[in-house]
Amino acid sequence: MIDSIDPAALEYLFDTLAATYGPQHWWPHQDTDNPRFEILVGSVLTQHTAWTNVERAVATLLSAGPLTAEALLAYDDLADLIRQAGPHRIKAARLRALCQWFIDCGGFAAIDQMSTDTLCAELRAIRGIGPETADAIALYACGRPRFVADAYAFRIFERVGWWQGSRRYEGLRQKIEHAAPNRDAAFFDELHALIIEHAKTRCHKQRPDCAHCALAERCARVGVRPAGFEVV
DNA sequence: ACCCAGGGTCATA
DNA sequence: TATGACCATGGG
Repeated sequence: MIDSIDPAALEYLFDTLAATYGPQHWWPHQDTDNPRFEILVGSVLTQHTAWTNVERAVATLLSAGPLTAEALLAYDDLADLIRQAGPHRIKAARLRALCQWFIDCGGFAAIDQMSTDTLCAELRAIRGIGPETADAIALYACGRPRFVADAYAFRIFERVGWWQGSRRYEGLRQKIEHAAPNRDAAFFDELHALIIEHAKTRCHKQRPDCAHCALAERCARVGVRPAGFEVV
């Protein structure tokens, strides 16, 4: 039982999941002309939405025209173009705010000059961009070493018994990053992708497949598993 | 007929 | 600080 997340624990987690699932090739994108900007768009569209629906919405956007901040701002029916991505009216407003910020601050040329903390603070100041979306953009569109503390991460770290208490975003993010002092963006990239893959394939919300879990060896859940979760 | 999905905002207490 | 309602489409 590991009661705190130290570098050794995090390395175990990463190595075990990497050996189990292999390279994840994130962040997936469709647009070969503007892949970095597609990540900004995808980061907003994927909020509380299945990725397959995000792919449909991005495909619709690509069929309508180039995927640029200027083009998205020019649509008067932007919400209709992203209908397949869940709450489309809200997301259309969020995308517009993001596009306006992107243009005003000077695009990637200017963004790439910002410190990571400044970049994330600016992103969070945008209506509809919270801490997780900001970190996803910082990591996957800008190559910054940030841990994306999403709902899957909380679920897994809570289940194995390495995290307890409040689900405050900054709490888990800083805990993980303190346990990875010398890691680069490539590490956090793969770590986040592996966590999602593990949550989807084994550590389900309602009925986790503990019998085939690569982390069972160091999981606090094993041995105190409630009825219905017995190892076969 | 539910529950969930690569969240965030706002109103309550 | 911490819940709950809301957004809204598509898959299991």
